[in-house]
Amino acid sequence: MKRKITLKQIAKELGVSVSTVSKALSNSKEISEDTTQKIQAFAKLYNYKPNNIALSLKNRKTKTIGILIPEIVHHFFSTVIRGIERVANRRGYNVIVGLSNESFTKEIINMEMLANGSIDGFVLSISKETLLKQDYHHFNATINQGIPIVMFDRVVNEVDCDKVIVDDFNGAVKAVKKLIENQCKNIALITTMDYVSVGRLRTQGYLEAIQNEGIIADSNLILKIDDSLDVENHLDILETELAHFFKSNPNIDGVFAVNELYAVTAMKVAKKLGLNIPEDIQVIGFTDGVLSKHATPSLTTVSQHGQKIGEQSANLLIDRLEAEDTQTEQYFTNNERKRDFIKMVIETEIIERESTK
Amino acid sequence: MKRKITLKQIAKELGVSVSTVSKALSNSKEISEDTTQKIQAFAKLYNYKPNNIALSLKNRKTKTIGILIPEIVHHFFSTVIRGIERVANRRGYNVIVGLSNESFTKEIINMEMLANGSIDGFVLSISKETLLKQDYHHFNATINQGIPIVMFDRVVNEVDCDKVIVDDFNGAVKAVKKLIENQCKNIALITTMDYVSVGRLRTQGYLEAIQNEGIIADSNLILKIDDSLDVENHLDILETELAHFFKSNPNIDGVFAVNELYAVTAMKVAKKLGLNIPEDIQVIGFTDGVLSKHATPSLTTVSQHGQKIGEQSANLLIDRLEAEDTQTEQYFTNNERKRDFIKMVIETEIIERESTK
DNA sequence: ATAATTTACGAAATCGATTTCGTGTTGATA
DNA sequence: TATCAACACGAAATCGATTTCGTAAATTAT
Repeated sequence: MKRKITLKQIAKELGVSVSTVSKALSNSKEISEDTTQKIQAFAKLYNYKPNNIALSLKNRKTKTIGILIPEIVHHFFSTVIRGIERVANRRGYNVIVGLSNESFTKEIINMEMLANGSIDGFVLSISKETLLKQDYHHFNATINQGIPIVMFDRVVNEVDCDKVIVDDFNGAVKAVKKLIENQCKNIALITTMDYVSVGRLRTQGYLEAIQNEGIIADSNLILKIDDSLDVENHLDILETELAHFFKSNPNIDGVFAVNELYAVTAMKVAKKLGLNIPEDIQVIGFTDGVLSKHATPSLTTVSQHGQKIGEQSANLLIDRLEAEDTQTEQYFTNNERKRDFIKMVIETEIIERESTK
Repeated sequence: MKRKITLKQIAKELGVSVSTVSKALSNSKEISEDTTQKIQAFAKLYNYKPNNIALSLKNRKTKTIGILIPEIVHHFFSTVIRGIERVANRRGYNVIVGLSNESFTKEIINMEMLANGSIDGFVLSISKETLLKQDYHHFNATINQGIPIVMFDRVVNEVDCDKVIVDDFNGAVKAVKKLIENQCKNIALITTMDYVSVGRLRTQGYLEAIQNEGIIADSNLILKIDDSLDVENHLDILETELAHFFKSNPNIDGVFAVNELYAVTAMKVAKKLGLNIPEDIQVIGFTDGVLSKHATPSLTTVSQHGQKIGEQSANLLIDRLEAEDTQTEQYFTNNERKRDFIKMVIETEIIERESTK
């Protein structure tokens, strides 16, 4: 087993100083042609690569960005990660991921763990528990330490940072409008409790679209699911609630669900009740994941473009990181040249499939 | 904006030396009670946390493990990551992830990027292209540099390292046996091309189970899909092939598919052809993902326990990393105390749902 | 031939920690 | 009172790089 070779070892082998080796390898013209050649040849032979940790320490930057998300086994989040990784890699960065598991405490622990030098900045989406508690001090503390944050999807006004969100409101409006155009008269909404902002926005979009058509929203047509329990493991509860919902509202001819699981499950339940999709009930979901694509019938859905969200987030973060580089400490402290915080909105798109006419 | 405080700054503020501060913070009894108290109070006040990068450089270990996988938008892989992250976190490690995107080159680039000091070891699954080329020099090179690797799922005998695999062969046998017990007489296999070992093993399991029952395998009942093209985007091709397959083999009454997408799509196509599931055709898939759980009918499948695979992989890696610590360099070079490489097999489990009787 | 520049390199500081070793002061012992 | 150990702390090396500055030797200019 041969450990990686260091500058010092090269220097000793070749009988020169460490500084000479370093300069030769960076093609400094301070070093003679001869010496440079010799050193570079030797370095290539032994496959020398500078130690990243040493570089990080010296440069006071790690060239890695921290991703902090509530959950990784989730189509939307993994597409976002893919987007982040893509531009990060292209721009010479690595990504290190932490999972909060929707827990406030784990979110804090993860942030503190990474904020001690391991990363240059964060791309994150807030955990449900944090949103509930409305305690955002850890984000502000991190930013105050000079570590920039980009929030995506689940964002919050109380923190000053770049944000990338999907246009949940208009996505919902578009979806409901589509149902109305398709002659639905009684459109149901299947949503979550309100504390996660995205759910709230989608609900508002639904209401807006309904009211725009002069229809008065019927609260009986709104089903709120308590997603504080892990829904994946309470499928039967969900199905029971849905069955009850459909039975007590036999007039429903359209369904807008705030995520694809609710939409697909609604279709499943409706079919069991003898309803045909899209003939009797048309369904539109939110989030274009595997389920939407492969359900029977396949689901018309509002695509959030997760990968694009990830790409934009990473670009915003890296732009800011590299802007800081070029700024002198002077500019920096009085915020002169710092670009203002951006809230970037990624437009949604309706992917039409078999669950609508 | 206040940068994180360093030992040096604490030392200056308190009029002591850096070494004193360091020792006081680690409760060295070399330092008097008074001084220790004062320093610790000050450190707490300013929320001092040692800089990870500096520690990594000093200790020559980063306490982070590199994950290298072909694709992240994939249920199986994300459950594995979740498992890795879980034990990594518990044991004080971070994870940094790289995506090979099934590309040989990206795999190498990623490895080299991380192997220069950023990580202590790898947990990885080999890309398809690498498996095709059968070029594994980068893995061996990394291991030779003293960076241990744990491979999972897509592993290869040519590399000496710990491995965690699912029992693909027996999983397939179990599935097919189940179909046979359920009175299926003509069981079809829907599989991929053979170069990814897991596909091959599942195919072999199918053949084994069939032959054990004295049935002679009918090659007409085996459909091989070319998955070199991204299947997600060629759903229609897949469906056409499946429709043709079912039509030319009307005797099929059972289907075993090597992944859940094929299984679900097979169900979809069969239903379109007027066949009922499970009455006319029973279906079992491999990989217990969202699709299996939420398809209609829900899919009976062979669960691979991705999270467990991740947990075991991480444990194997960290065990080895920490074993190296305690060993003297002497032992180390002649391999005396090093534990042999382990190939750990995670048993599969059949999750029965609606697609079988 | 002397002064002024280049040229080509090395020494040392630095990034932020830990750790070994050395040393001045105090108190106990002979 | 001389000796010695214990105590409390600091200086310096180290991890692996980069970079500034200093300086002999070689070259050019005067």
